Amino acid sequence: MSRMTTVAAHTTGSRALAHPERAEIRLEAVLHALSDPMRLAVVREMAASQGPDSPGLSCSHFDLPVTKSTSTHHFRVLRESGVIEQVYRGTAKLNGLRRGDLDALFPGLLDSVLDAATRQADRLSEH
Amino acid sequence: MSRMTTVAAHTTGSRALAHPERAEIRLEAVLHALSDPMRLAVVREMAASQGPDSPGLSCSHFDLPVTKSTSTHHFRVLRESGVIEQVYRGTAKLNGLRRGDLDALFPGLLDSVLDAATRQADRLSEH
DNA sequence: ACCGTAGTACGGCAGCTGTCAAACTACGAG
DNA sequence: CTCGTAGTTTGACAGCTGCCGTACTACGGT
Repeated sequence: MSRMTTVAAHTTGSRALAHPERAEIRLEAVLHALSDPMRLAVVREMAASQGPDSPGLSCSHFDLPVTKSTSTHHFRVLRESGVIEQVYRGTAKLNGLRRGDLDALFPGLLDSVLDAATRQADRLSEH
Repeated sequence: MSRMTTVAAHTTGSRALAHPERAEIRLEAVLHALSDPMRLAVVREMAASQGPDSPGLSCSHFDLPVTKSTSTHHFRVLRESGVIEQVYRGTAKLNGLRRGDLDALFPGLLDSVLDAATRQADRLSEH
């Protein structure tokens, strides 16, 4: 019941990750995904490195203070909630915010959250 | 270690609930509070019954499909995260969104979330 | 074909979450 | 004062969360 990893998926060096369709994205799941400090930080960094209008995927590299398995876990939560998309490029992974989908479903939400996160970071750092 | 309920707090019919100061409100906690369907529904109803510019507290009554203890729990999460404020008026409780504080800390966030929730509700209902 | 590197899967664990039922406290009305 | 109603507290319980370590898979280079 667990010997199916090698079976399919060899589309010329691009394993496919399961992403929710735009219509399947749920606000509660998005908010939940963003409510973890680590994940919020990842999303902030992604937004910063991608600029305001996304070219889609960027190849940013994240150095999180957790083990690889924990990273995988957080990225999975972000992906399954519809906040980010991920594709493989060889041995690395390309990450990208799903700005288009999020802005279409929930206009202004992502920007508000990112702005709020920046404000809070500023507020807390000028202690 | 648990016989202190009757001790203090009898300020003329207004037990005081612990609320975070504005400066103590954390974005992550707010997002987490809003990421539960039940709590998001409560906040939506509160926002609707209070109108866009809040007169402070409104006396709305909520009929949640859970027991009283579960309600208490959800209202506590909302209060402790800084999303709502509560005061007693006799036997009932006055609830109110902390619009002022939230808008000051995270401009646009609450409105984006409320708007997103409305859009999602509309989208899901026209199935 | 063989390594090394990058990521995933699995199992485990402490802690938190949403829920309930039952016992309790607080206020208002009679 | 006594009762009923509104809300809180406590304890319980299943399920999820964040975290880790180990074992595994996949790709690229040599």
